[in-house]
Amino acid sequence: MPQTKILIEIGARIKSIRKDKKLSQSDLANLCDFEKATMSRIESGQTNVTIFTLFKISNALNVHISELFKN
Amino acid sequence: MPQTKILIEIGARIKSIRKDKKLSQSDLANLCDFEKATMSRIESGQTNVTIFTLFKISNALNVHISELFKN
DNA sequence: ATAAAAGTTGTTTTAAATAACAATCGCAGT
DNA sequence: ACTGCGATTGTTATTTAAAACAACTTTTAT
Repeated sequence: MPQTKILIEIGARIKSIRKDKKLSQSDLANLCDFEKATMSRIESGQTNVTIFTLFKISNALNVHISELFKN
Repeated sequence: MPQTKILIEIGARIKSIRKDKKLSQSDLANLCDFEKATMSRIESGQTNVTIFTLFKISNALNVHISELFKN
C-alpha cells in the first residue's frame, strides 16, 4: 500500500480532531477497540482503512464521519 | 461481513448520484477500473469498502468524497 | 415474446486490512 | 541519568476486500 495523499490527509484530520479532544492514540484506540499501533498507522496514512474502521473512529471522536474528509 | 447501516447508506448514496448522472453500474465500474459485480456489491452494502475504492468512485462521479456520506 | 442491457450472485485467487503482542524511539518532566 | 508516556515499527496470524470471470436474474425496449 503506497502512502497516498488522501490517506495522509485523513490521518492528519483524525490526529487533529483527536488532539482537540485531548486524547492520546492509545485512548482513541481503546475507544475504537483496537490496538494503538493500528491507530498510529492510520494517522500516518500507512493503511487503506475501511469504512467500518473510519466509522468506529468517528464515533469515538463524536463527529460525523464526513468530518474526516474535510481539510 | 454483515450488512450494516452505514454501508447500506453509502451504497444507496452512490446509486443515487450515479443515477443522477445517467450512468449504469457497468459505466461507473469501468470508470473506476473494476468489475460491475464489485459495484453491485458496494451499492447493496455487501462490502466494507476501503477509502481507496470510495475515492475512485467519488472521482468517477465528480463529487467530493464527503458527498458519499450525506443522506 | 424475445433480445439486449442492467444488475445480481457464485467461486477462486491474491493482496492487504485488522488483531495481537512486543520492542523500540522521542521527549516530557523529575 | 532515569522514568513514564506517547508514538512508531516489526512480526505473525487471520480475515476479508478486491480482481477476474462466469452464470444467472431482472428490467427495459422493440
